[in-house]
Amino acid sequence: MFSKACEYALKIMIYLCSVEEKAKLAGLKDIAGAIDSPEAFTAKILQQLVRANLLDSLRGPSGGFRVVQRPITLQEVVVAIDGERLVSSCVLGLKECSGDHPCPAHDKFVAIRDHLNGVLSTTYLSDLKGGVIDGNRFLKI
Amino acid sequence: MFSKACEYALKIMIYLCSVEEKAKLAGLKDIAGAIDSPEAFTAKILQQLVRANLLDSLRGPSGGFRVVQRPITLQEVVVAIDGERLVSSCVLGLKECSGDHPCPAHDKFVAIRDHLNGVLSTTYLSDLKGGVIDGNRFLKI
DNA sequence: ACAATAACGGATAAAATTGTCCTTAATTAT
DNA sequence: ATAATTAAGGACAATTTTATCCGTTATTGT
Repeated sequence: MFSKACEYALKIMIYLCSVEEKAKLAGLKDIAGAIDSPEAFTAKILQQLVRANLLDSLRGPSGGFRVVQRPITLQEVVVAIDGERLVSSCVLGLKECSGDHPCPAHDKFVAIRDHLNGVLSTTYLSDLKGGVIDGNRFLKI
Repeated sequence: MFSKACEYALKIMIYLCSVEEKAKLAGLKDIAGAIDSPEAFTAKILQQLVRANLLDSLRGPSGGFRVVQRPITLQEVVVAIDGERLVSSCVLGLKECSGDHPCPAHDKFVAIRDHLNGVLSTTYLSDLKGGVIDGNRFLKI
């Protein structure tokens, strides 16, 4: 469904949301530790999220990353990393597929895509952080 | 959502279902032409589908491929090429995620996965071939 | 039997994704 | 000021996925 990079990105964002109340900033090592991801690769994804204006970063001692101060949907994260494909392309990869000019599978999957887009666009990171803070939801293993 | 190979596989299966009534067997070139896919790569996917017992093949002149004589669901095709991942793994890639031990995104995505599995497991190739035969559904471009 | 045809299967190549390493730039605390 | 810290960014490496090539095997029609 999502690329590995996107899975990491979602975990990063959920994690940063869940800790932003406790500490000001989280560093790369904290983050990679919290979500059990390879540090160097995680750094690249963090860069993408900063460029996409989903995270703020600060360098130097006591630097790190922080979620920008506005509500962020899962869709924004997914699109920032994986692009529009999952959210809008034909499941058979046909460029010209549409309601007017549908591929054989179109009708069957349009409902699934709408369902997926609905969840992605109406679920905010703040909706998911709760369980992590309480400790009954997890981000690794 | 699906890998490229899986997209091709679905198109192959739908195509073969839509022509099986007209001709006995379709050859690699016919198939690759019908779905606009690279021939050599398509051959590899056809092999996988034969090994998965979704297709029968015959060599020699007038040889080719044919869908086995039983109803086949989209799920069988997807699992044959992409494995169980899409159908059963956690969207965040967490091995231990389950209803009892859910990741933060679990609840939001379990419904989508069920929806997807429902469509995949209850949609048969025969449900999709109609439009292609009539010519108002397409498999390339 | 023989030549032509078409799938099979192994090896290889190209591209994309995932992952690592190392230097630089910015910031902080001493 | 200086040293320590941390993100930024470029280059590179490994792996996976996608794609190609070519010789082999089975089958058919002549």
